Amino acid sequence: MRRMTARPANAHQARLLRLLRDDGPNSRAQLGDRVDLSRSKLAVEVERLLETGLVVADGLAASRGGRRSHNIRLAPALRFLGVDIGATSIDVAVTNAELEVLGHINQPMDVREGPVAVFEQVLSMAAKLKASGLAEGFDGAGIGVPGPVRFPEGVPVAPPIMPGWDGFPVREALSQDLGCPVMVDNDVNLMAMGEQHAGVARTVGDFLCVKIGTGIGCGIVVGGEVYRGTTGSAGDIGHIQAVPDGRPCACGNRGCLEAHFSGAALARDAEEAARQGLSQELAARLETAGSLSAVDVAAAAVAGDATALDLIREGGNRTGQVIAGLVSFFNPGLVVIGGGVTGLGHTLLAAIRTQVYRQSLPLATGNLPIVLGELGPTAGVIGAARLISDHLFSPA
Amino acid sequence: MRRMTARPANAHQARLLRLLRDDGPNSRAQLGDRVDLSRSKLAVEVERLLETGLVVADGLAASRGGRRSHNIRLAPALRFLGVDIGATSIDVAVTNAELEVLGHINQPMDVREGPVAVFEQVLSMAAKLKASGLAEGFDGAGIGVPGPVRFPEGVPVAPPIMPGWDGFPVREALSQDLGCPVMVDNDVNLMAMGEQHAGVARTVGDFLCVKIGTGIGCGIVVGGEVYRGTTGSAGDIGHIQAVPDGRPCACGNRGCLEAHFSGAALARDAEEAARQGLSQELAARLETAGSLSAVDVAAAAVAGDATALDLIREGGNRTGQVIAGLVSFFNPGLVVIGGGVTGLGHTLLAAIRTQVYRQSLPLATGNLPIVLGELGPTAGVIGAARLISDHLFSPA
DNA sequence: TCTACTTTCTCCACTCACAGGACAAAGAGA
DNA sequence: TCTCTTTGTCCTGTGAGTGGAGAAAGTAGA
Repeated sequence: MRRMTARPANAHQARLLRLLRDDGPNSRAQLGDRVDLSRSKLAVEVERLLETGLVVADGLAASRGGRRSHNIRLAPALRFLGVDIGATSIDVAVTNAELEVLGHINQPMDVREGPVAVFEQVLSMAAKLKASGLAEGFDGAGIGVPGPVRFPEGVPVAPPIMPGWDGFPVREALSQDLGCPVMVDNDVNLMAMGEQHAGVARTVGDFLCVKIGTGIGCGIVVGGEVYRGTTGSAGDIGHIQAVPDGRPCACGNRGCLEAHFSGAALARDAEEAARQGLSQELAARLETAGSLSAVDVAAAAVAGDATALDLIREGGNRTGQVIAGLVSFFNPGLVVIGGGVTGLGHTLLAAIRTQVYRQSLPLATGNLPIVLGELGPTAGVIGAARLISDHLFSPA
Repeated sequence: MRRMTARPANAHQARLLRLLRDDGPNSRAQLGDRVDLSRSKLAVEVERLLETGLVVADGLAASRGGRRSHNIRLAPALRFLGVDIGATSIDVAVTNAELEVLGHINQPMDVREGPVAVFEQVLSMAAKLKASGLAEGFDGAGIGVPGPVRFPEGVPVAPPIMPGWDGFPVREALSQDLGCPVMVDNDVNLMAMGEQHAGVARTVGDFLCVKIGTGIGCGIVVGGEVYRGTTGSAGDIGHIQAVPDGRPCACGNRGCLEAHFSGAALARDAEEAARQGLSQELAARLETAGSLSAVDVAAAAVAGDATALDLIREGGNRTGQVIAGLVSFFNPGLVVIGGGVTGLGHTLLAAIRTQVYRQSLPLATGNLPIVLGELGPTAGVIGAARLISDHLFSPA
């Protein structure tokens, strides 16, 4: 099957495509109410979109007291690929043009294996999704990588946890292999876009999205748009100093937030506590599994283990202190907490909230919700699909 | 004389007005090169602007090898009033339409006297500038106040250092008294706009402007636009925790940056050092003046006083640590340091730079200039004039 | 079943913004 | 005086877009 070749010819068409993506199928009349165009002009643009095949008119909607309207929807055969490359695993999903996830698979993988090995696996995962009949091909793909990206070119730059990726032309290479347009961004930014599109941040213009996984990062959304900074490293909060003269960090400094709290730090602390005999619960899990992860700590906490709860609380306090500073500075309308350690749940959230509400000024926190992400691991892949669809649904 | 009544009728006219403001007088041909309009269309819009009196054609420019061009410039009688209300003094300036400062006066005043007393003084200062023949009236005024502002309404909200100002309708009241349009903003944002318009930040899209005066604040510019946050308190970095369990702050917390370094904190520390006999230099000044200010510390530092230098260095270190965090988070293209303590000069700047370059990641700091503001006390008033001109030079 | 009223969609004529070229005005240089 | 350049003006063609008339297709009540 031939994939999407056309692009919207003007801003009106782009606007209509995004409207159909975000609000689903609609009649011409309803579209007209939203885009501030005369019905005649709108009809012309819809007609052109129908000609290109980007949208289809399928059937009539129920009458609302008059002539029944034609349902206009995005071409049902359109498929986007959303790829979220984490430090230790890969998520790949197919979506339709409305960014609904049709299929989603996750496989363990260490980014440090390098781009070649990683993309080999990504391609095989994409092939698996195709083979299952969810897609005959992809019209575009969004890729998230766990490090800073030179966004326009889609190339990782100086990624600390991704040796071997520096300067690798991700966008170009994948675009060739997949045979479709590709956009690349930081995984944290994609999580923010995902929560904005389909999660807790749907109605908020300015918000922060803190992702605590193997590392810690923060997606920044200003006026509905992801802010990436001058060199693409905005939101890199893992190396903000959280503890003066604290633990040594891989970056060469001491006391970085990431050194004191993150998936990796938590696992290490838990193992140490287990070895020191501070927690039978954790010790038992260490015995069984040979090593511990954030998931084990979460399970121990649910079981009521005091040491696990303490570790989570302390980490939450550290994180909360840093977030409190960011809240004072940025004055967001919402703070979303997500990433692998979301499993730590309410204990973590409570610690963060306590610190932020105590340390930031009332004017900034008065009406500030601090919540867990709603989408879990699908936030990243939905954000990835949204990234490429934003690109494709913009004037050529 | 009748003041400016007309406003640009469309986006083209607004664009042209801003171009004439920022780049000075220009011929039609040169304007045409910059605005991507055909010469015919441009001629029409210029003609309309001439009719409204917003711009004038005065004389012919020198030939560049062909027919001489008409000089198009903003109406020379246009006058903007820039007002910068600080914690302890007021700056008022008149500018022409190109935002060149024609007259500038400064008078001491304590904001805590309340809005009525303050604006009485502002009006008398404005009258003095008028009386000196610099203006026959004002076409617009920009006002900066040292606290958060609900921007669209021009009303201060919950200002910590301005009791009595909460909810006072600054914009409305001054607009009546001055008989011209008024816009109100945080003084820090205006400083950022000033440095952006005529200072060190002319070519930078994303930057931070840290103002260290009686308090500490930070102007945030994203894509050339001031970012104000959800409730208008963005950039309020004075109450970020700089020292765990540090000094008590007026806000009720401990260890706030502002409690450890700001004009007020520095003066207090210097007085204490003088009383403890740690510095003869400072003691002598305290003896003479009865109290110390940041200016005294600066003078002592210039004289080589070790205690004064230590105070500045330590304050710079604290500030630098906080800025380092903001740099990691925001990844700006430039950091401007300004405000009253700019007099502390290179010692302060060196301490801040050391901390930032040491603590932030190379990708964010690699190409990051950290510099002192170029405009000193005029940054605020120029920013204020720019605020109102941006408002007036936008489609009605 | 007929009539009155809605809603949706299409068609057409008119307006307006704008581009682009022809041309006039005004100067420089040979 | 002639040619070339630059600036500014005028005029016409084109395409975008509006707004209204009216056809198409429905509901609800008599």
